[in-house]
Amino acid sequence: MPLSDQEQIRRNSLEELRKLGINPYPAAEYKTNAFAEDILENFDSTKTDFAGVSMAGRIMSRRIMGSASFAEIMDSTGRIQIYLKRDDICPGEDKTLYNSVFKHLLDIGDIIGVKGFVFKTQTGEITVHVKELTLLSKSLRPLPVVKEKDGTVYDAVTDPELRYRQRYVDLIVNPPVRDVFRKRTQLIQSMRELFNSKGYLEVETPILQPIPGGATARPFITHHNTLDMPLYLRIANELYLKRLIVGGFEGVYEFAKDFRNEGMDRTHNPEFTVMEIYIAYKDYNWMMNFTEQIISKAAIDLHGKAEIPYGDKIINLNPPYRRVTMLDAIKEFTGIDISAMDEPTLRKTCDGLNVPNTPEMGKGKLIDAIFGEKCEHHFVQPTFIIDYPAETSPLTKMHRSKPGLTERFELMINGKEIANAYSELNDPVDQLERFQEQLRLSEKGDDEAMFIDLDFVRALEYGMPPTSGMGIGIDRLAMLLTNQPSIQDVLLFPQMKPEGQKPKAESEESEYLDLGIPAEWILPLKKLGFTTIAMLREAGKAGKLANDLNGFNKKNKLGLAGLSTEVVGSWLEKI
RNA sequence: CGGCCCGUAGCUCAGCUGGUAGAGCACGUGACUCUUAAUCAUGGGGUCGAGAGUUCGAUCCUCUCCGGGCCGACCA
Repeated sequence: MPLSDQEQIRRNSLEELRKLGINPYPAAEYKTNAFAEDILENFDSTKTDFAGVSMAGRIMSRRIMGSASFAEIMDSTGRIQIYLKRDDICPGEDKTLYNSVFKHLLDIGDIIGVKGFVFKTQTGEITVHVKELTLLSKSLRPLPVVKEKDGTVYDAVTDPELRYRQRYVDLIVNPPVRDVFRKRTQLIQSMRELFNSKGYLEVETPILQPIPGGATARPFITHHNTLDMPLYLRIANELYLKRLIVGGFEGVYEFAKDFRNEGMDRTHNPEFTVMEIYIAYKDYNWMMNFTEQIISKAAIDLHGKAEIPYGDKIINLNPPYRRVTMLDAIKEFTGIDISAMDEPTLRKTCDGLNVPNTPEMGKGKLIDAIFGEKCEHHFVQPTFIIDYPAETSPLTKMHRSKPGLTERFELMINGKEIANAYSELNDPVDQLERFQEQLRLSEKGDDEAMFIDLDFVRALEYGMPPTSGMGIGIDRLAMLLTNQPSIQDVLLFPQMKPEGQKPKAESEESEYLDLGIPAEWILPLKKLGFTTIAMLREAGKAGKLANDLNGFNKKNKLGLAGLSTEVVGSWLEKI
């Protein structure tokens, strides 16, 4: 890849700096004692607090006015203006540091350290008056320059492709993005704090699993060479965490990356983060209350209140949340009571409601389909949907009083599933039968049905206390709490297709000369895209090529003698 | 997987019924000691995503491909 003019200029500056004996990438620690945010919030011109600050950051703008200049540097807390005066940073005879280094060899994007004192300019802006300037890292690539005045941002970098592929640039030039990711981390800390305060244990379980259990999803498959066996990237960690409850822990939780080999869209990334927690001697009713506590605490920790904006909506995360059974929800939005229907009747009902269905779908899946199609999106304010059909809940305890249903809830917020929980099935015989039923479903063609994990059944046979477990989609909750429309906006590095490969090596000059092409025409040819002889072979008509070359000559005022079609044709013949 | 839209200078974007490209910022040079989207003067910078076709001639029209976005399908 040829360098752009701006990149070339920066590389030249780099060399100039080295010639002046300035290391553009010094090794030494640069001690700082102040951050931009702290200065801007706490500077008081009647006090002497910031008389000797040392700070470091990236140059984000420059306004040079002869022998004095203003610039802005950005550190991890934000931007602050700095003021440089030639005779202040160059007290002696030698004015090179200002005249050459600052004015010409430094650029927007370079990282510098400054020492000086804080003052307020005539226009009232808190500014660092620089006495000492140190280059800490030279930037060789021009940064997009985003300007702002009176709250209006100019030339903001909004191209999603650039923002997601080069997140570092996004983070530099779009300050709110850094805040989103700080909030994401705060969210996780808020939850961890709560769990730890209750004595629950944070654990780690395998990501490479011989059996991808605990959920219904297509896994990624990999291969271990030494064991010579397939391993799956986990789709869930549920079965491992429950083994730990069998092992005697009161409560265990994990912030886990899961991987699912499925479609990608605004709410799905192939790898995503789930918090799963399992607590002994609890049931799903207890877990609903606990979930309300988790969510409302997180909202308050991030926003100071539990009423939060999302898009054009206000979502109230103050408990208690509405609780609706799945069958009631369907009744509410379709007017149909499906509670007594058998499979054929349900299928007809689906057809009548225009809910797509296939013969492989059993009763539970049909109910799920109706709910997904007709109900789910209506639940904008937080709502627990409770009591799911057994067929789609193979790890859930049967309902204590409602036959055919399980003690399961999903928390819906803004029409999306945020959490999923149940009273865990701990009857090992029932569990094995449910796994076997899943196997039958998979033979029937349901490629999401679960594998049988016999070791998990063995663990249950030793006895697991009654337990409630819950999973929260951290990415989706982060979207909600940071008011972001896409999962890509809450993942630092969302999955993307690789960028296209850049061009192959160029042909040597001698290869052009061998064809009888005059040396002065080689550059124009390359500029027109014929960087290799092979490309020239495919150039086609000599007339067009001659025309293009003459046009290039004229446009760039090269002053070369014009080429005839015949001459160009003679080159092409020799290839 | 299907529909719609997008890809032009480092960045943000114009570009008419087809005649090989413009602006602002950024960048180079010069001026300027409190500026702030600094200002003024001046200059350089483009395989118009890639390839093929139609045409005397394509950034523009047609097709294929690549990458991205939105919507739908699939999918928790």
